Amino acid sequence: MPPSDGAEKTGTRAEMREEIERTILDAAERVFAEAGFGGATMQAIAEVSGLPKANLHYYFASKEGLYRRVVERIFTIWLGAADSFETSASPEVALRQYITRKMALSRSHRHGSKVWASEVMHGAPIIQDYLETTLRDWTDSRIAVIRRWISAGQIAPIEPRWLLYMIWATTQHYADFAHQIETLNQGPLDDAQWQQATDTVCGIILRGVGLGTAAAQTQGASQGASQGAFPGPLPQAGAA
Amino acid sequence: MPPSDGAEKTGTRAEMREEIERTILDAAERVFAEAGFGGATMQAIAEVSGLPKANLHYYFASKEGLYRRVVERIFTIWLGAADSFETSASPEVALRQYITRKMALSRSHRHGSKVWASEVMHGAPIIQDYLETTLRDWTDSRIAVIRRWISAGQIAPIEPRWLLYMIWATTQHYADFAHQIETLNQGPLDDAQWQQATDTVCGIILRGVGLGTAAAQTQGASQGASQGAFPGPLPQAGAA
DNA sequence: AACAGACTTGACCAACCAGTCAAGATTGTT
DNA sequence: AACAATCTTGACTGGTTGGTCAAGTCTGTT
Repeated sequence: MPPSDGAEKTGTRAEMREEIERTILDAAERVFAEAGFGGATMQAIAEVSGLPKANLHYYFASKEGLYRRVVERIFTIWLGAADSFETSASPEVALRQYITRKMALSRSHRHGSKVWASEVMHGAPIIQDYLETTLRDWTDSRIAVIRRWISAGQIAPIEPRWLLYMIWATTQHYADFAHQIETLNQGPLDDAQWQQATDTVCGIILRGVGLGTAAAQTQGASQGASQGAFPGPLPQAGAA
Repeated sequence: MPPSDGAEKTGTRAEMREEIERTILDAAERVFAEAGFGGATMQAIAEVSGLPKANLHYYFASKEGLYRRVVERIFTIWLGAADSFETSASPEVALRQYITRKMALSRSHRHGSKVWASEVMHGAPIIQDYLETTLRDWTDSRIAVIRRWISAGQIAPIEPRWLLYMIWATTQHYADFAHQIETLNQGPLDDAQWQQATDTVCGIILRGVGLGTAAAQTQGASQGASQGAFPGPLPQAGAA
């Protein structure tokens, strides 16, 4: 593991401090992702960041404190992508955009996704409050949006909660299980494969919620009919 | 954590040994799932299993050896479920049965799923060979089956690989992220919710691959036309 | 130049952990 | 009953880890 470079030595005191903290957080994110919280050592993080161990403790009081900051940073990035689930857009555009952006995040922030997954798998000891407040609020609001789509007959009457879990699971799988995917693929996915995977996921999900036939490749699809436009039968979940 | 009971003191020498080993493996699976390999301690496993720590080392030489046995046991169970992807059945039956069984496994073997996920996330240091041999073979054979379905026009022309990943991701999410799901749900999923989630996942996937309209609720669906029966357009992945 | 506060770091320590061991208890066999 | 093999377990150990600390260095200010 080579040091993650080091573009220090410029800027004000506060800027330099922020930059060093970011360097440490990047290294920590990677080590926590690869070894888990218990398996990660401050020494390993020190080596990846290119700083002596004692220096880490100058910026972050404890291993747990550093870990907490890593997880909080990831959650913030996730929330940013979550906003692409535009409440105003059509179902096609909203779902396609959200899935696409989450797939991109899985590609660019593999380590972060793993840390989040690991944290949740171990019972979310650090970020339980985030789950109960921010994440629950976000989830509830998107479920309400999806229910409105269903009421308007824009998509099939599926239970929104399981749809959201499906999107989370599928997109994050490409980060969390990247090693398995790359083993089966005999190498990292290339640009075309990422594009194809994203398209396939979008296609299955959109068709899966009843937006199959024509489908909006980009923006500006079926905007107009706001009642009873959904064709199919599919009596399933109980939605108002 | 209470000891996992203890129904010992019966059977032959070999049977008792096997039973104690199973008790230890169960405890280890749980502790590894909850704390990760690095965070788990032999002492914790000893307490959960109700045995003194030195006794664990009598049955399993090392922590890593015990961990390896835990992971191998999980993989075996997984392969069993994987066989429900009957190559002879129709797409509807095969997919529905496979998804249903994987969802059931996520409910009954939460800890095992987490250990597997954790192992893969950390680069599969222990079971890399399983990924390269058994898992790759299984995956290739199922991809071939799906391609045949596509060629026969039974399902939409999606890239089979991404479909398989989607099924794995979605079903295992209910085990690996059970804590997050239960937090958002304010309690464990009940029977009806598991049933609804399974139905929703089956519905989205089946419709997503073009088996939407009528759909086979149980067995014996559209068996007959073996060429060009698929209706929709959807030019997407390149399949022979 | 002199001073103060911010930063750096090698050396150190108490706590903890996987694994060992030897003495004893239990069980099957003759 | 006597013996051997298997199993049990408290006490111990060498190595590792998170965290500390004091002696320094650097940087901005007057």
